Amino acid sequence: MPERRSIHSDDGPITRERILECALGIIDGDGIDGLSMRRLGKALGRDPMTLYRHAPNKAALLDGVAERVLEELEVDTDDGDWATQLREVARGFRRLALAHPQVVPLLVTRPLSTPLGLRPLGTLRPLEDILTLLTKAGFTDADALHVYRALFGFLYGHVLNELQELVERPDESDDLLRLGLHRLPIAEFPLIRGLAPVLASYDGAAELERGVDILLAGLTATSTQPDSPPSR
Amino acid sequence: MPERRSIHSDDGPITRERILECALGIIDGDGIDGLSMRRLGKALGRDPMTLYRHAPNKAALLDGVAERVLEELEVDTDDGDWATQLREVARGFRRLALAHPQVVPLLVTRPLSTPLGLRPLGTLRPLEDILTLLTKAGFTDADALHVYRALFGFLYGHVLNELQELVERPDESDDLLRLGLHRLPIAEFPLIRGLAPVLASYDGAAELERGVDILLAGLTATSTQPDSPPSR
DNA sequence: CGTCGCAAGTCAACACTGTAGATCTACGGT
DNA sequence: ACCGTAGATCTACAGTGTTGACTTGCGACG
Repeated sequence: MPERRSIHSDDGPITRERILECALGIIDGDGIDGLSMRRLGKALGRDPMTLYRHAPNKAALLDGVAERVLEELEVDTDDGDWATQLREVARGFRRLALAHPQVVPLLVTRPLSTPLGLRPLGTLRPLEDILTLLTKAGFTDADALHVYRALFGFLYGHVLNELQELVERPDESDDLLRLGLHRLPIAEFPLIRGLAPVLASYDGAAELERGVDILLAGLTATSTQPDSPPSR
Repeated sequence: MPERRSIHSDDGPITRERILECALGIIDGDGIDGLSMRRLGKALGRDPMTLYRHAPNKAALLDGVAERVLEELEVDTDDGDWATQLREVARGFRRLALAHPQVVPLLVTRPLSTPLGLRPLGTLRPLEDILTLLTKAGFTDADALHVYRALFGFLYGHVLNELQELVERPDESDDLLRLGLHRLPIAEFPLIRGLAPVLASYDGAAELERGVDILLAGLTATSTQPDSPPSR
């Protein structure tokens, strides 16, 4: 009748989920560089080497974190209105990126070194879901793929753009100083400096909606596809 | 009368340019992880510590490499036809990404941790150039910024998409095997597996043109802007 | 001439990284 | 009571970025 099985604060064997959860926490807090195996082990109250029971190496762990985050993106494949459904996906993706900004580099970067078939399955779920959504709505397989590419191409770009809009000194009242733009030579970058107030008042949500508008408008205008009720 | 001033193969003091050139070479060859200060030093025939005379740390070096690559993107700010000029920029950016695929993560990722005003100046040149191009064509400052954002958002996304299309076994004839798609459970990912041939015949250039078409069409359709001769 | 400063390069050391390999521990089955 | 096994832990290695002290060569100035 052991009062306490060991010094470890928590119960039972470590699960892969707990590991990823914890890793996500560290990354959210201190960025990707803040995550080391030793630190992750310490945070879990276990020896760092334990981690290698649940993942072949650190890269796989990072893939796991990206997968975990992407799994929060839900697609309702039964909604017949594909346009608004895509809109919803766009909003969901943005929400997710803002919730875990430090993970975004992982999200957009990891697939660059992994062929499609070898990616974590959770990573491919959104693709498959959107394909079923669109084919159900009458798209060709190939057209559905093109739409997916257009949408996620735009989403990647938008999210990267929006996350770049960070400020140097959030408490400063003058826009020039707040963005650090005063360092730019006036002669070479007059326009950027002049845009300080506009840059300072960036509205990511509105920008996303505008982008989706353009995208959907462009899609319904260029290719042959099933018409849908004007969304929004 | 020293026959040879030192063992070093090349002449004179190391310049920042030579360092970046060499670093770019290593990254192009072996990826970002392949670049270490020690290796870079060895490749230059100097002690690794020499590098710190020309850059405060490794991150700055990486920024420098990204800047160097982005400087190859030229914008003709005197061309009155803004639409075709944007098209040209898009093509240039794609060309550049394909020439240095390993640098792309740097390109899209580094700005996430650096406020606009503190970025390497070369990085801001394309922005300023495009702003002058568009304002010359009659756009508002603010509208020009929006167009820039839309364009580069799309470009980032497209390039990331295209670079993801790498194959596992290039010599394999069967598309399923070549992409590694045979590993996907048929029950869960029927559509993706069915798309193997389409995925295998991805045409990045065409996809880019289509995207730019959509973008320009959307832009001329939604916002108030100076009309331009239908491009292409 | 001597000496000072400066810039470039070198060297050794520190704290830390990912991970291979061997070892230890606890538990269930025979 | 024994073994096998799965999990956890320990040790060690090669390699990382970076600090701070040290050497070397050169031009300027008194």
